[in-house]
Amino acid sequence: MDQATRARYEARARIMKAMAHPARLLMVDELARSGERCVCELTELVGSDMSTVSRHLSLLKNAGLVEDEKRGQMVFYRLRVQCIMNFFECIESVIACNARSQQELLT
Amino acid sequence: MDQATRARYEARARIMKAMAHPARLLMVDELARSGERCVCELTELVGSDMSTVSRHLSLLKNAGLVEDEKRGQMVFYRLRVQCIMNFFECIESVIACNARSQQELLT
DNA sequence: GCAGTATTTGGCTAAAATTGCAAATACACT
DNA sequence: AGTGTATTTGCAATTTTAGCCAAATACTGC
Repeated sequence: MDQATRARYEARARIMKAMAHPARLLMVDELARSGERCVCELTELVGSDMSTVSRHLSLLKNAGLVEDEKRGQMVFYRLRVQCIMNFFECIESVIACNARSQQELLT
Repeated sequence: MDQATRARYEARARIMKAMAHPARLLMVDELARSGERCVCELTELVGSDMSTVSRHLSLLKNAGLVEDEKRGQMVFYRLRVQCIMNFFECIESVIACNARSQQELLT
């Protein structure tokens, strides 16, 4: 496999990885619904230390999934790409499929 | 936030995480195209040790993304959920968006 | 400038993920 | 049973990620 192809999959994986965490997924979901949220609101939502949430956010930003804007002393984050929400539907179908298989194992 | 909601995001994250690796993404893509592949074919494609590839595959299987079938001495893997391919389009748009932003920084 | 609030960053520790090698397992063929 | 091929698993080393606390930074209003 050539170098360019390999690089493409690494880039894709970086973006997937940025979302592959419950707290980050939760925040992405919240931003998709609400449009934008400041760090303090997201901190309350997630329930971890603000420094932890801030790190999660900078990771998302680094991946290009969100953008931030400082207004006053607060920093607001919002989604940069809308299509992300399409993921959830598919993920849910995987979960549902897994649940069905679990059921079958019990019978 | 209630316990059930938290659990849901953890389940989602587990599935995202299963895909968040270049080699696994590559294999998922290959399986989406080809229908099914044995471990040896995927090993050649990925270019890592077969034991490593086998571990990646069992991880994908554990997440419910692929299923396997043993025929003779070979084990064939195939995608369990088709919608996964929709992801790539969105991921690519993120990458393209990032590239555009990079460009703007240079001007 | 000082006190107070919002956010990020440095430093550290603990946990999880990744990988290859060697050994074990499973099957096919003789 | 014995050899050869395909795959998985045990193990150990390394790297990455996650989390918190404390300190630094940035801004507001007095």
